[in-house]
Amino acid sequence: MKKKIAPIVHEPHLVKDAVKLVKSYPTVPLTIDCVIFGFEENELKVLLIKSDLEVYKDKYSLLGDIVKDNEELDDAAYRVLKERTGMNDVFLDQVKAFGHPHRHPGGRVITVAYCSLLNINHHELKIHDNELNWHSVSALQGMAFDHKEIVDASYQWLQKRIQEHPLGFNLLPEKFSLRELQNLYEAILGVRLDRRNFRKKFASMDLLIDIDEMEQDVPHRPGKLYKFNFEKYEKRKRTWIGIDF
Amino acid sequence: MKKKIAPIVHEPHLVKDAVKLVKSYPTVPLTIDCVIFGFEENELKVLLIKSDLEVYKDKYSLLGDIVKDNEELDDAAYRVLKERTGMNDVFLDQVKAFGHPHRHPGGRVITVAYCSLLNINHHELKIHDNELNWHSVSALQGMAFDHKEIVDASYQWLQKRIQEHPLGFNLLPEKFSLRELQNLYEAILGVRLDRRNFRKKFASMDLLIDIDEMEQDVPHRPGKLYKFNFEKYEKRKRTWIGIDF
DNA sequence: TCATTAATGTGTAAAATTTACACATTTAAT
DNA sequence: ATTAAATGTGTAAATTTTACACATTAATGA
Repeated sequence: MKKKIAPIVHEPHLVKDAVKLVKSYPTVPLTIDCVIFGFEENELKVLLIKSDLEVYKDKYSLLGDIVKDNEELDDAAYRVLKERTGMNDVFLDQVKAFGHPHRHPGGRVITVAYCSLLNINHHELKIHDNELNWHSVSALQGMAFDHKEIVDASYQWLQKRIQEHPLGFNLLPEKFSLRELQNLYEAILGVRLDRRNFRKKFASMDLLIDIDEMEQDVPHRPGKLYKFNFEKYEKRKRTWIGIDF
Repeated sequence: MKKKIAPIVHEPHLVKDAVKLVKSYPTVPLTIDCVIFGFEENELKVLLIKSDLEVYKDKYSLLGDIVKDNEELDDAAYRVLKERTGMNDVFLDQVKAFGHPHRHPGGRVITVAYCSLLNINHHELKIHDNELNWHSVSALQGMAFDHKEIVDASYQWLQKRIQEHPLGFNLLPEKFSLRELQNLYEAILGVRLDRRNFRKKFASMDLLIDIDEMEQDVPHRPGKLYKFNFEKYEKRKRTWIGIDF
């Protein structure tokens, strides 16, 4: 009968008390910041507020807040969005975490940036303090913290994303003309697009619902109005490849 | 002479002491987790370690650590990478922040996931405790925390990214054959690619340096070896459009 | 009401890109 | 010397993308 020889192993040191372990970790304040984009007068806009920090007096700031205990990051962003715009069912997606140790003058604060897209006309700004207002993305200046950097990153994120998924519809009213849609893409991508090719592209996607209505009160021949088929897109999302302009 | 009438304004309440403000914020433990990908035996692998938490006994965990005071998020990820693999100059990019309140059994811990790409043969695993080892991405199971979710998100991120930028080279040895390169892309994207078209695509990118050497010790006709022209790519990066397979 | 203005709506040909596909060649192994 | 297993290479067809012009429509204002 053969004797078993115990193999030499490093017996791993197992941590029994996970709670104690986590309590030993250093902690940092955590916030979210919403880069809320809107589209108005053929320009991409972002919703900003005057900073309430004296060191950033008269500088503009993103809408953000601390993440509460036991609150999901996404939920925190959604909460801020709703508090500020009163809107539900808004497009929201995480962009990036920003954690430079000195990004906040009050000490280290980590923030997770979210990109949100909404139709400017659909919402009513809930709080009119601190000059909550829309600003052209193309001419931002005087921003507090690293918020310019965050907006830039979010804008780039959007430019890329909008070429892969038809996110643009979130920025438009329910009913829109193809011209409005094209203006939107041109504004966001910063390019001019050929009208016929643009229409062809969207026609081939087959995600527009012809509602058989025309534009009203335009000083020229009115265009047809469409709705975006969100339902159909949701179904196809899993196999979606891209748009590309 | 007209009297100026003072407009009614909400005099904003300015916070003078930013430090005090931040001190009033709730704080959470913050970690980074590295999803370190490698390529071996025509498979995409990820570097994992056995969890040292008893509740996750025999489960696998990503390589992570707390973010130190005054440490950049990127630096923390890079530090872990270096500690574990001994490697410098490794591709590293942030993927996403994960913050589910119950993702860690010891209490709330936020983690920022990083994706790293390296050449398995170039590094030596520094710490051989806890079964630090490479695992096939296609057959992961038994993972601690939400690390499966993090790996999945990082893998999807990689699949997308590798079609836009030639990141794959980070996973290969300095000298490689076109067959190896194709195997890499096929493994990551999970598709079969046409050899001639694949070569044409890379030839047209003009980023491969023909070093005029042949494969050694292969049991068949040896292929030519190439280097990736990182320098040229870096220069072109700003205007880079995409690859697409 | 008529002319003007400023847009909408529409198709096709050329160019560019992507795809599909087969055979001679080279080396190692037997 | 033969076999096995891979490399290396070009072209034609299909698809996609691009460039481009004119008739139509409604509002406006003379």
